[in-house]
Amino acid sequence: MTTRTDAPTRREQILKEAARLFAERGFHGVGVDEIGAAVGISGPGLYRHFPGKDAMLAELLVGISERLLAGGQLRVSEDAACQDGSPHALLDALIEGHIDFALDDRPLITLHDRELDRLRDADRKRVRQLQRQYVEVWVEVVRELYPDLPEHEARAAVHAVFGLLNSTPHLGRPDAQPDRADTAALLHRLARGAFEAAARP
Amino acid sequence: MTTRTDAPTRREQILKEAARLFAERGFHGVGVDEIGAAVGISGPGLYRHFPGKDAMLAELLVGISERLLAGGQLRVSEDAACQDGSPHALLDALIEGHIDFALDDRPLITLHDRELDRLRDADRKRVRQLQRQYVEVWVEVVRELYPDLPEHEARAAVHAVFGLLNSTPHLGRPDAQPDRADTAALLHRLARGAFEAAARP
DNA sequence: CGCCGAAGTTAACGTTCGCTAACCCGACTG
DNA sequence: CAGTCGGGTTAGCGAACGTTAACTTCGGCG
Repeated sequence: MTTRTDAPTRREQILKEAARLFAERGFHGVGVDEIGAAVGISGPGLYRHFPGKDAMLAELLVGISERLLAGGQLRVSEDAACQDGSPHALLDALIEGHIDFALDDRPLITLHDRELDRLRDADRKRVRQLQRQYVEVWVEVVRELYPDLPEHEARAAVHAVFGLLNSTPHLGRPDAQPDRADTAALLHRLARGAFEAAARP
Repeated sequence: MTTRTDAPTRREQILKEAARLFAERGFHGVGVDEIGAAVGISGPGLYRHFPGKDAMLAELLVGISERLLAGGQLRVSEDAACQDGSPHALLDALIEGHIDFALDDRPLITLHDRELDRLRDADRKRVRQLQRQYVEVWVEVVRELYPDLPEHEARAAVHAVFGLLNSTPHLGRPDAQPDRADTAALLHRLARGAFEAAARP
């Protein structure tokens, strides 16, 4: 785990605020003036950092998808390298990683499946391909763990569990939440239980 | 079950097409001219049926929420009236009903948690209250079935299972789907498995 | 010191959007 | 047969939006 200590660049500030605003009110529901105001500059000043509003959304969505996929692939390779690597532990690691992401980057999770269609064709294809690969990582692990589960059911179950894990934005404001660890543990149990039930006849 | 045989009114046509378009491209991403074109009339003709674009979204969201809640309450009362009513069977009935809704009205499911913030204050409060009541119906049944599950965990689990069941829009185009009954059965198993796992330590 | 480029500003343009106004037409109905 | 009214049309208004242009400010550097 690498931790940043230096201050965020202006670009990063803008991306963070844009993500929050897009998640709250939708891509078309937010004006560039609002995004600018959120970082203390005004409207057109954003164009010193991004070629346009679309580019902000594109960078956000591509970034999310890349990070999710990279995280998943990393855990798979770690499991393969470990001598006692088991599909059971690996699925737990995937679930844990996805939960971390869902709890830490709620606005991005929201955008991820909500504003995809607002992208230019090239970017949308890119994001969709990354998402597909990420799903495939999960499907392979699930099928190794539950060999009797047909592939299309495994894929549907993975999508459904993503919906389950990504439900965190609906869980009330993050400050009023009981405890992050408790929430994570509950979500983990729910996801595991769902997969187990999928494999049962 | 009451089935309609008469032709849909123009109002209903408009609502159906508006739901589809809002779900595809977002509330702000669809113009009134497009909605009109989708039902064969042009733009401002819509104002003979609705006072404004907002009103269409409001009627859609309030309608969904009311139907979901009414369906849930109906199943609870049916279970109470039945002599062999059990919380086990009741939870299954709730799950089944929600799955029917998710599979039959995909665009509405999408709108339901995506465009809520685009409503006028009064309508948004109304929808939120209905949603809260619907969640509460589920929470009560879940807690009766799993008395050891703390209330806040039951509520979080219900939200998460909603996310799971509402994942159907991500399951590829409906025509390419294997079989509706199979999908429903799988989703049902996943939801049951999640609740069971929530109750396990 | 003089210059330059990064990072802002305000003004303004062209487009799009929701909505209203004014008009039209055809089906009932007294 | 005239009147009315539901349901549609087109034209156009005012506001908001994304973007560009022109100008300013300022820190770093030869």
